[in-house]
Amino acid sequence: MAKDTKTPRPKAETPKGFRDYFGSDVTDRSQMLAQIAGVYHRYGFDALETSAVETVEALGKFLPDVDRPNEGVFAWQEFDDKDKGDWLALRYDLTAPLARVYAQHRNDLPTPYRRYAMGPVWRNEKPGPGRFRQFYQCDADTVGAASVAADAEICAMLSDTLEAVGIARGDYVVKVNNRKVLNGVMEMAGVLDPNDPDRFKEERGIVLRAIDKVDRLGPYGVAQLLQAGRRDESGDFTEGAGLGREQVEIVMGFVAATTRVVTQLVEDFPDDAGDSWAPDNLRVVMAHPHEFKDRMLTYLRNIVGASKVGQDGVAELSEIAELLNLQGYGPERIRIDPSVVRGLGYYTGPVFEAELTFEIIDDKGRKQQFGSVAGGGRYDDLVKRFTGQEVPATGVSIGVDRLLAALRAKGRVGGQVAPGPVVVTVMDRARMADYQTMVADLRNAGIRAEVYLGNPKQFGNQLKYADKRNSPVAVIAGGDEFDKGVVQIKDLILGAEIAKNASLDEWKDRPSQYEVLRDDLVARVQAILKGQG
RNA sequence: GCCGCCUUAGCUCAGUUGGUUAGAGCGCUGGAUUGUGGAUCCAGAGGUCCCCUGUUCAAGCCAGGGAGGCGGUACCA
Repeated sequence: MAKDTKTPRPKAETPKGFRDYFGSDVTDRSQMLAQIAGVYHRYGFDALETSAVETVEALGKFLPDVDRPNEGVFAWQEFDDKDKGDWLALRYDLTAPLARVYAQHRNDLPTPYRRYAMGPVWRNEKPGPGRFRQFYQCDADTVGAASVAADAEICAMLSDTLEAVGIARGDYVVKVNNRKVLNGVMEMAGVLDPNDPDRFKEERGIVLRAIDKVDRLGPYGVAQLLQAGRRDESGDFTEGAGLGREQVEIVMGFVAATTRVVTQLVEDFPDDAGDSWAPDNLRVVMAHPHEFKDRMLTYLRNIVGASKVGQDGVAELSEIAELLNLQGYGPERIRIDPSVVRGLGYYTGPVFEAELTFEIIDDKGRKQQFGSVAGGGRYDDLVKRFTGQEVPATGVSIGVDRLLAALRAKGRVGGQVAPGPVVVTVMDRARMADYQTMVADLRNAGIRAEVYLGNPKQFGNQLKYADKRNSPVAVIAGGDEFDKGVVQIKDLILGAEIAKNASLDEWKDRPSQYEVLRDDLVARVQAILKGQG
């Protein structure tokens, strides 16, 4: 009965996990990227832009299962031709492409090679709150430098970068740790056998992930994960590592490192401690940076005990801390934090993470922490895949979208709506050329301006349009004005201001509108713009 | 992946015990008006009531299944 002649319309929507960026989303971001690139460049890093698409082998992924959504990456086969085509994929980070580029051009590139890169990366994962399938990263890496001086430099640069984009000192901290220290702890806890590295791999993963969660779950939650497992409020159960009592004690001693060292300091220097005994009471740390560092290193040395790799790690950590301290980067900017873990099968030495420490109130009135906005570390095995030779490398990656969101929340970026163009309205279609000349004059004077290009019959709509564009000024000229060689200039910002307190009639009197000579148009508009700040 | 809530116009949402042609506000387009933006009036366009199956004379509403969204949680190079 009902006629099915209707064809379903396409749905106008962004694909899941993707976003559209409007106006200031784009300009704010490119401004921030320019600030970051400025610091990277000043530190001697060269710009590098690589292709968005890589071969799957170069990215280090196995052939994706065709039936399943490609194991986290957007991948496809180039030709359908009897499985002959290469598998390609969108890059999922900027480090794997760097390894490829360095391996490919190593004869021409200087060693060490220092480069920075920025751009979108893609991950084919289920999107969640604040997690998208396309997002921006901004990386700097040093390839071919084994010295921990390279790691220390990255940490210092990360600190400088955050301040350069507008994160105040004290509103962030760069936390430094070392994977070798973690491995030392694993050895002591009996979940890492130096003679059989693959043994206990499963348990190690659980333990490392548990340590990483101490900020959120607290020591008790971590202890649960080390033993049988943990059931969260939503009813989900997470399998634990099944460690015995002694093992748990060793790991928990490590997890509690910061708390214990700080507590010690508070006991020894009560006058410099804050009111609170909380583990994040950092006043005493700031007052005694060297004590903090030395005691932390001693504490870690004791925990890793006889483990060779563990002692190596502590030594590296000590060296980095020393280098940074001598350059004046104290614990208010960069400090040792043993709970930093980062990616599991990736980093081989120093690891670091930049965390924002200020709280914001979200739209539901809850306190929220921004958490980690950048991370990095040493990955000495990445280039080896291509060349067979060990090439040490270290670097950092900034999560651009998150950092930008943080700056917005802080009011350091955005805030006010971007100003729109001056709108020249159209009274008389036949005089379009005159209107366009006015616009050209304004543009030549460096003023953003445009002629209204919609239906000019409804004059009110033209001003509504100017309003929606957040235009500072509208220019109005009809037959009367042209006869007299004048134009009307309407200060829209002032008009809106007046409208707040004035009655409709007062406002309709147009106190914000002036008649000026056509020849003075540019000068008068300039004056208004200047007055509006 | 697991747990909970949700899904009706571009947006925010009404929709009676299951009963004709599914509504409102905002927005959009046009007009009483070819000279004035917040806040005049009138009209118009815009719908797979998330999808499928079932119950019923009759389903936006009831039942079963599925999908999508949101919030937690897990994983994350």
